[in-house]
Amino acid sequence: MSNVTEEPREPGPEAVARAAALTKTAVEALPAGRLAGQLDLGRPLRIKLGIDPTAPDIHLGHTVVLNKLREFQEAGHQVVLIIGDYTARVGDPSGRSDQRPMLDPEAIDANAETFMEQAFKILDREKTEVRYNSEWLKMESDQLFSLMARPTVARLLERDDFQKRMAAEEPISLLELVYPLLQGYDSVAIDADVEIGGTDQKFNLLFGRDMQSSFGKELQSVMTLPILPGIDGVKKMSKSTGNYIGVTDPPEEMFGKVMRVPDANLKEYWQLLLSTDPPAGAGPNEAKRELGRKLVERFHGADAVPGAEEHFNRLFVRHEAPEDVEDFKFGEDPAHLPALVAGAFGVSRSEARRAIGQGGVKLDGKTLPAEPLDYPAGDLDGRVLQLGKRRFRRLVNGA
RNA sequence: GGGGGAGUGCCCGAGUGGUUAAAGGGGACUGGCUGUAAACCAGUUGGCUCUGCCUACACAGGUUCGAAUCCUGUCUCCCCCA
Repeated sequence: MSNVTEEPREPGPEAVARAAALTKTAVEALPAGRLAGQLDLGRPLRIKLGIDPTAPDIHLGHTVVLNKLREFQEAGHQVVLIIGDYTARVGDPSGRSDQRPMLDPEAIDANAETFMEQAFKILDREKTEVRYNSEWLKMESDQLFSLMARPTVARLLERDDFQKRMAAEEPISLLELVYPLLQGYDSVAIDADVEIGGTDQKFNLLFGRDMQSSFGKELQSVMTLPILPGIDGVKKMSKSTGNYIGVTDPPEEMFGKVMRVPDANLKEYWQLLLSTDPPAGAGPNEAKRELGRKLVERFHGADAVPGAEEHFNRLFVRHEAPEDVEDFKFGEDPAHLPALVAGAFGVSRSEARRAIGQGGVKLDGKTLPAEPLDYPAGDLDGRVLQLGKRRFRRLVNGA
């Protein structure tokens, strides 16, 4: 079909080269060749990224796309960051095998706030247009109907995740079905030239083109980027699965989490987060350390690096207690160990008993035997109680 | 509107009157090995005043010597037909 939005002429070699550079780390850029044509127009493009603030923190997974935006920004294009305060209420079905809980507006607003702050650790604040999609999605129903009039249900159901859910006889809410319309309308509202997202967003991104088309707008091109796996190396990094590294994680934690990433995912991490390969010749341990250093430096500054690494060495290489151990005041004399452990670490007494029985409780680094359970308070005062490998409390006799 | 199916421990999932705190798997935790990687081995995984007691199989009530298992009602969910 002849399309008015297609570029009138072949893009010049210079534009083609720039497009190639920008799509280097992308999985797909569609339609093929379109970006080069857009770049050839000689004007700043409007680059859209939508983020639904369903959790309060940005993690490294988000930074993959944010880094790409930054690249566009540095190339002189206009980045439009859409905070999906409205779509967050609907819930994006992408890659989900179950329904998302609906979030209440207050939580969303709070999340949106921190989200933006954190996004500017990567994006240039001055050059970013931030929009909340409630601005245009809080619409009258006739307007909503006009949105819903175009697409067909069959078209919406094409997507993979829905197919799977239907096959498994799992529910799909109407809201989820409509989600792509809303995201697509974002593109209409801000006149997006390019929309970026993870590969799991492909359907939504492409659907944005359908929406633009039905509103007689120029069609955006879309770019999908690889999904960063979580530190379990298996599932997509996300807050809800707990396999994430948050950009606001303290340096020690950030470094420690990086060290826990499976070797198999190391190369991927380097490529997606630093856009390079791990240093040649470096073993996995060193490559991981270097990754940790670079990330801590990026989000906390170079000053934070030595401390973070030393903390790691101390705890996990030398198996020593951390420098600053939180105090736990206890009052009983003699102190009953299960009660002490339960109180100090917030576990149940049964759990504490089990841990003691399994040799998981240490005092000043020495494993405590299962036998005596009561200790004179004086013998414990000031000493460090340890549960497992990484939980520590300094005992303080508060009686 | 009609018909069918389902709700079990963190998750999935077995269990259809007693030996079931509830198989199995996943996850998680502890110990071993180690590079806090992976793989592997062993153990643990409701609570407590712990050789015993209490609470648990959607919720409420009932039958029974005894129920997650049977009955009644309530709630929630899924599928099909219309």
